[in-house]
Amino acid sequence: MSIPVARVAVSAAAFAFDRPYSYRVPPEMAVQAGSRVLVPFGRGNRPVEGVVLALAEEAEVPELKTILKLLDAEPLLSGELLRLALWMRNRFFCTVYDAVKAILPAGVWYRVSTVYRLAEGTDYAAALASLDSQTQRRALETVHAHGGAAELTELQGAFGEEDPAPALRALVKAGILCVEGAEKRRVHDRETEYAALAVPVEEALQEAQQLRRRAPQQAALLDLLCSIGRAPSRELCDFTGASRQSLNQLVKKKLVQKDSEPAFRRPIEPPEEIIPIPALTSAQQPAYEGLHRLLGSSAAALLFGVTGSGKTTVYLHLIRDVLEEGKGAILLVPEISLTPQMIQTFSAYFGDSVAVLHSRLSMGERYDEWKRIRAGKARVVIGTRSAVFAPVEKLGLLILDEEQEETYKSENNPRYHAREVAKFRCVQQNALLLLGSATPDVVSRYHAQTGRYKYFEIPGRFNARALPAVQIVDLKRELRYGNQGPISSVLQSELEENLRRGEQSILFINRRGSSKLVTCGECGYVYECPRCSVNLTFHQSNHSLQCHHCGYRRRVDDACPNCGGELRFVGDGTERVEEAFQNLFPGVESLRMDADTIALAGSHERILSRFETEQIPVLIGTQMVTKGLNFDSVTLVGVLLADQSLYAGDHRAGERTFSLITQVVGRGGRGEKPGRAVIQTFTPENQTILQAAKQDYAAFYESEIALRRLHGTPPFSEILTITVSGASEMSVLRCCAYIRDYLRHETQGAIQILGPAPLPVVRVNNCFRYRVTLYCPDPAPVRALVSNIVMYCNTEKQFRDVSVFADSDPYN
DNA sequence: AGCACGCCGACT
DNA sequence: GTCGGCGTGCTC
Repeated sequence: MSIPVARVAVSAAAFAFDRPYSYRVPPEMAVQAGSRVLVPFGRGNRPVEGVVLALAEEAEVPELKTILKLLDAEPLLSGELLRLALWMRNRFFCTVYDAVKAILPAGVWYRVSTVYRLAEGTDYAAALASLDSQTQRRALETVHAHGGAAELTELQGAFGEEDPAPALRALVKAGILCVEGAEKRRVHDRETEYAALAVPVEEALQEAQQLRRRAPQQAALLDLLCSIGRAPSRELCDFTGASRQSLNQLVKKKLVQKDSEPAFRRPIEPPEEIIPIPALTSAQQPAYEGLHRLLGSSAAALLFGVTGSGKTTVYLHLIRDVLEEGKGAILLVPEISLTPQMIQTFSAYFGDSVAVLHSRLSMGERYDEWKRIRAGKARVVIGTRSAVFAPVEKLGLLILDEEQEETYKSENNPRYHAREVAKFRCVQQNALLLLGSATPDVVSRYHAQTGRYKYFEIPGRFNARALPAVQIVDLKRELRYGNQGPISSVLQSELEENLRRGEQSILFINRRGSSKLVTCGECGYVYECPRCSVNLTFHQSNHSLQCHHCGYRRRVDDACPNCGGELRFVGDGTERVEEAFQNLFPGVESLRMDADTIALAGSHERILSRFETEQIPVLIGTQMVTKGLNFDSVTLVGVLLADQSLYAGDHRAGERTFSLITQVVGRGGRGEKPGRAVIQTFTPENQTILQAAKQDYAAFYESEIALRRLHGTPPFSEILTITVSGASEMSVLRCCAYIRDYLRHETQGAIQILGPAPLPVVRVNNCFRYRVTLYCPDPAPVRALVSNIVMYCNTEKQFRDVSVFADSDPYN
């Protein structure tokens, strides 16, 4: 005898036991694949969220449990996105639910809690009297005090230190209480209330006449409704000055009827007017035409074009084409804060059909943009990494702008790369995947060369300007001449020149962030994090010492805790450079962009706009200054330390250095005046730096791909890592060794296996982290092995004090 | 992860 | 003789 069952992926499953679980579907429940359900899970049958993967007929078995509740009347996930979640599990070593959580916006999630309720037919007084156990009576009393049903958290609160769970279990067993799952939505659907006349206009006008004396507000409302028909209640009241009560009176009199429509919280202002998209230049035309021919064919293409060559214009034309076909498009950008103008222009071109998705939106805005996309109201999606999951039903085009950017890789579970997800979706939906860049990922460029991707380029610079004049400064020589400061003599004289001409300059520090250490001037003591293997950094904003890895925070002592000596505050980035600048150019105004000043200004856009409007001579900053900056008057860019060795130990070192320097150098001289750049380095003969100075991507690619071939790094292999962490360094290393030996044995030396090696920061939050790295020329079979070993190590009791996860092509 | 079941030591 | 400690194994 077979019965209808649902195959469910549950939220409570860890990777080691993540598989579809079968649940009986209650007869009257309209369960569909892609809907979420509440199911009992585990020995304790605690209610957990699950998503229905498929419906099936299965043999009746006694162990089968039944779905408790259907959470979504309409499926939240389409078949395509459901398949994506399943694929992500294998590809990125996460649970199906981890994938589903990434795919859906946070606003749809429920807070699931366990509720204990007085069982049907239980007489409270009699039940209480029948109990001997003190704790059970207390639990029962608490449930009663909460109106006959209490959440587990409420009971735990009432019990304080003591655990109410055993008593509750006993009460359930005795049939006095029953357990239920309760769920609360984090974000609610918003609606706008509308009012309209419920009677013919003539009748309403007559009524208005009669009401004019006694109820002028109601009369005014009726008059307005007679002339405009249906309108949002709120606007009616605002416009006439009438109160809600007046409107309700009219509803009561059956003169007016109300209804409501879904409303959307919008993160962007709707555009004032739609403007036509700019025409293609003759340089852009061929690339556009080639790409246009690929639409509808599930191809992947790389579009190469230097900054300012007008890739965006090509995107716009392709998106328009896709919209005309009745399909939708997704445009991914590395960081939303760098592209506010881009969003503005897109919404000016495409109006309301533009939706924006990124992490800075409120949960409600994000959810509502997601709903607009799902309903087909918005068919152009612009967003960061997670927007790759936007529920565009008929996807025609998916663009990754600046596809080499690291922000496209998630470093948290699920550890996906937006490019890989995009590939999968495009194949599923016959959509064109377009990777755009001025400095493409070497792997992408290689695929373009071998024909796996189609290749297009936009020749030349948009405004046909000459490249900035670049000088490379040897810092070793500078040192020999006694200059230890961050600003070389060449850069100094160039700065002087710019100040004299009244033009702006940027000093760029090749680092991610910048921080300030606190150290003792006498004994050299440095504050360290007690839980991580890093130094604490000083934060001006709250005058405290903080750990960047675990968030540990403490105040600064008045004197060195070790020797009582005087403490010194050593800025190791922007601050030190600013100091040096101030010494060289006393009294000249400069603007610093780092964590501290951004916190002070509120956002980094504010600093940039100050730089522009107040024409401050010099901007000093890290990575952040390199992007989204388009200032015509910046004619000098200084790269203070361009050495590739800053990223040593990683096959991406060259790529990062090239991309960064190219971007920085490309900043200068985009306006009327020509630009100059000064690159300071200890390795002036380094090929990557020389190639970046010349903005010569082709040359960089040729030498880089030769190096990759030699080392067998991507694209000649795929890198998989297995990271082990735990409080005991011994156990972590033992587990790593086991994994390495297992994989060596299983692959019979077919792949290169490295490690265990410590992560750049080996200890975080008292956990040691080591990893084993695999270079896989043919990754598919290895993935299965990796998946296996991760599951094994997470279940095997000899490894119970460590946790293990795998990552495909990690960025750090 | 989270929960129940089970097998040992300290208590009424 | 029972309550509860944590070690062990399973999750439809």
